[in-house]
Amino acid sequence: MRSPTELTAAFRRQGLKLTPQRQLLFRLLHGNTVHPTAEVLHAQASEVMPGISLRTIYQTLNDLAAMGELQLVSVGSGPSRFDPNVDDHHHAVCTDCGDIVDVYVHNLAVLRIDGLDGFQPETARLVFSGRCQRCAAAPSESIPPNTGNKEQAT
Amino acid sequence: MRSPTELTAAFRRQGLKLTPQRQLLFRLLHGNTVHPTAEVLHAQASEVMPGISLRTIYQTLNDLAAMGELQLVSVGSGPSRFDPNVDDHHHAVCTDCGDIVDVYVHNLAVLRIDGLDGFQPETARLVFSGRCQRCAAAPSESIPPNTGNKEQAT
DNA sequence: CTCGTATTTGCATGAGTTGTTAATCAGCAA
DNA sequence: TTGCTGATTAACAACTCATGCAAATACGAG
Repeated sequence: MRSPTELTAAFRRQGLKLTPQRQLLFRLLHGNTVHPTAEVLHAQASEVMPGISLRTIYQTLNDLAAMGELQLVSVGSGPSRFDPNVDDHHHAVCTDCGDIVDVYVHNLAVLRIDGLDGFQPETARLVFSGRCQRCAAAPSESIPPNTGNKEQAT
Repeated sequence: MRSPTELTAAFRRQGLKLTPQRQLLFRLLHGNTVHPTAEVLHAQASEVMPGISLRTIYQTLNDLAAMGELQLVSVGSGPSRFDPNVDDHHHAVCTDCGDIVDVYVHNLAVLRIDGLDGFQPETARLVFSGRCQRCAAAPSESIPPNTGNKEQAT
């Protein structure tokens, strides 16, 4: 995702209006690596701008996704998560705490695949499951699940 | 997934009861390669056993999944789909008709991955998107989306 | 500043799935 | 075969996540 400033210009160029709600979301998302849910972003936005509607969060997230500034990440069940990193990358999901990290795969094309049988793949999404560094170190189950909230155990 | 007969024995061994509803689902699922949704299975089951509850379908599917006889396949949005193929395999989803086919990847371990940074992956799910053979041949958009229903265009 | 239009809000609705409970039924023993 | 007991079913409510809608509001061009 581009910077709040660049997005401001991009929105204007598209004839979209620049509301404080949108600008706040630009800031909350820029450089965000925790793959937050709409709910989490709403909670964070509400701290700064009480009364902001969850509906507006969804709307803006969808707008950004439609503009290619955001990637929707769905890992099994649970709410969609949003990734401002739109590089060609994949994800690893911690089965303990739910954290998602971006991973980069350099040689996907080398895979030997059977069963495509005429199917012409255009994109590939790879999701790893396992334990993140923090949870692998911890005894077990000691860290509650997480949906992209920024306040981590301190 | 094992055969209806084997599942019958397995269920009894676990102290689970053998109802006609379950046996019907065993039969509907065995060898099923279309990755049906619960709704689709309910529709098919209803033809044979009118009045069967969608709740029962979900319950039995979850039981089978918990026993490792069934794999839940979630490809982005939409309802969960169920795969009686529990081999180590992956999926390709047609962006036109929604069909899902099983694919086998032989050398996943050869991938060069960056960013794991302490994350210890245990499983990997790979989902290809593209057009299936039928849709790639067809003009375009001429085949309506499909969620695992068995009656295909003839 | 004023106006037109996009946007925000709040609520209702929708899809998909699970919780609850009374009635029913399979499995088992006598 | 009969009766017991606990699992299962069916029906309905509830729940989560997300979108549709209409009225009120606010952006931003002029």
